[in-house]
Amino acid sequence: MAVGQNNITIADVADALNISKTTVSRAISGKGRIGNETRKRVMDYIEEHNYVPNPMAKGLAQSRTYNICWIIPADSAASELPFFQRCMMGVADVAGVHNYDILLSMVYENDITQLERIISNKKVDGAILGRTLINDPSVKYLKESGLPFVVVGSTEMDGVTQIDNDHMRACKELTSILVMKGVKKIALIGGSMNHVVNRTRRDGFLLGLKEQGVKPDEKLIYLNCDEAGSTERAVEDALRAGVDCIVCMDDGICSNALAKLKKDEIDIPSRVKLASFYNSMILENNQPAITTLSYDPKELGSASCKMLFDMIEGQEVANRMLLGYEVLLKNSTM
Amino acid sequence: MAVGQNNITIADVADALNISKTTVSRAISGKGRIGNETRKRVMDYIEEHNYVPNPMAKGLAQSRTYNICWIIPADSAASELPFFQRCMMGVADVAGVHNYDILLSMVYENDITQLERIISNKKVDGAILGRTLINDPSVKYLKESGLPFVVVGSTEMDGVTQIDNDHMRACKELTSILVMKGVKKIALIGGSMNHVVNRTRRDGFLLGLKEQGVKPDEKLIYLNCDEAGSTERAVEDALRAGVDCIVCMDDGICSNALAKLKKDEIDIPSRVKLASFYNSMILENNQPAITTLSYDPKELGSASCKMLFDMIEGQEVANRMLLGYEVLLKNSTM
DNA sequence: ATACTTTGCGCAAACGGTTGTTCAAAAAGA
DNA sequence: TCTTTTTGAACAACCGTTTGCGCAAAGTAT
Repeated sequence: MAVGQNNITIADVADALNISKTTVSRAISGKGRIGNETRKRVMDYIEEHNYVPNPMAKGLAQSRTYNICWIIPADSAASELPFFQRCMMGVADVAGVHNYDILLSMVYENDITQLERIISNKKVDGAILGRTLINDPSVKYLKESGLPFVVVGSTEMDGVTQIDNDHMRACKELTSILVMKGVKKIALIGGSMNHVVNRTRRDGFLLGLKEQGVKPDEKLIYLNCDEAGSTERAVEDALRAGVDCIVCMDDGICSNALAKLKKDEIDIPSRVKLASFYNSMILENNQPAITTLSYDPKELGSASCKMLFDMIEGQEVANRMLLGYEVLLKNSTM
Repeated sequence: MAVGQNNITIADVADALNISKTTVSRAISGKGRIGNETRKRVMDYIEEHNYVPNPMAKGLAQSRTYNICWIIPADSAASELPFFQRCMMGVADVAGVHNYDILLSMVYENDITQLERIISNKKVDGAILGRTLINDPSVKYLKESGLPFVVVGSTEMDGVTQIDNDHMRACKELTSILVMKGVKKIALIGGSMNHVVNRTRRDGFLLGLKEQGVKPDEKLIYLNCDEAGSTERAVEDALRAGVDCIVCMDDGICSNALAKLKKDEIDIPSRVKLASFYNSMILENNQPAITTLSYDPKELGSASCKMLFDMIEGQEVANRMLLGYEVLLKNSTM
């Protein structure tokens, strides 16, 4: 018989073994008192006839769904970077161990209706938010919902369990290193300030300068470069101002900067050095190799998921957790 | 009160309005006979008190989950390409319209336990398989399960609803164009022959040659180049054999080929022309711009999801559907 | 031998919806 | 006016689990 149409229920098992549904249920769950021999009979039977409990009935009885919600941005820019997919793999691994499945929710920056439906429908026992915005409507909604959840990234809202790589420190360190290497005039090109991570990276950059006693030049900090062409304009402007180093906040921006530099035949690193705060495959094969920070999104995903399960099971969890990073110094800043 | 803890049930609604649960249920579902005025009272009440039916109870009663399964490869190479994320966005859009949610399943090439759990647990009403392998265990399992499903890609197993871009034709056309442009000796570098799409692309390539009356040189067809370094070796070998054009099956391979060519300072297109059978952001900013085929994964996702819903609702669907493509001729083959 | 505790199991009521059947009242037809 | 049909709504069973409570049988202590 087709596996998916296998409609044997707990009552069938009970009847076949001449015992009650209660006993079968207890044999499976391990809760309540039950004799060893009986348990074995039950287990053998369900193994052989591969009975699997109906999750709806189970969920209804226990008010549990055995699903968690993985929330990611629906805007297409986000879907170009492998970050969320890598991160999701970590989430999936851990969820699988707990016999949980992942329900997907795609949210737009100003439209979280899909998330609302999932939550108000009680289709999940907890949620992981893959990216945070300033004043994030998803975070607000999740908080009000009372559901256990953790955010990957940071948020200004308190009482929210957070996990992230230590972007602040990473960016500070890389910036600091660049200055120590002798860079004199440094520009930063960054993405939307509506994304918390971008603010953190900017702050890390500023801290790095401060650490080295360099006064930041506001004019050389180009933010919100998410529209087509804005990165190219920033590069042009920075070069005109005479910078000898450009730092990009992520690989999307870095890729655009690189294209502009190549087009104008500006040599890296002799004319200008180039570094990025995040690495993905986009830049992997570039000549020269690009100095960059490196993170492990999969680890981030699995760690966040572990925290979530701790919360679901009612344990105390740290309200903020920071993971490491690596600084990869390559030819682009030699 | 917190939204997620809103525990008002159909019985509460019924009591408040002094009617039966049956009537409330019918007012909401629209099934069965019910007076206009009563329906309005019910709708107003549930709107105001935002009652939302418990999906588990609903599912249990109707044997429906209001979830579909989106199955993607768990291997990390796949997660680097934005294809699956883009495709998933299309799926999510359509699913949302139907008030369905997406349950994620990540399968390894030889381990589909996670999928098995989801299906045997009856957690979904249907499934979409994002990629097919030769002799795909997921396809086999899905077929046996009796669950409605569609595969994105092709499969040799019959009786399976399939949808894909017309890779065969696309690759044939691009190859044909290249030959018409005067290319004399052409190499193909491709990925794993365990992936159906790669076989299709190879076949399209061969058809293109045939169309132009060119006899293919087996030695210049490098397949299964998925290990590190294999693409580079293929490039080297092809150049030594004197090719004047290299075609890559996807952007991952093309990116590697490009790196190798740059490293060896081989000029494109004067010494060798370069083209790819799939475009992603990886190559977007390259100088020179790369000739490539272009598809719309999001459209593929939404179309596949529409087919699935037709199947779930018991309608007849075509058992094979092919979507279009675009040929983007750029400087790398001028 | 008696009283008390433990063990193993079943009964029946949830959990929150849907749906086939029944039934009175209202509407339509004769 | 009387019969037939239509309409609106309720009853109760059901979907497949879990779980609090009760109870007899077996085990232990006195």
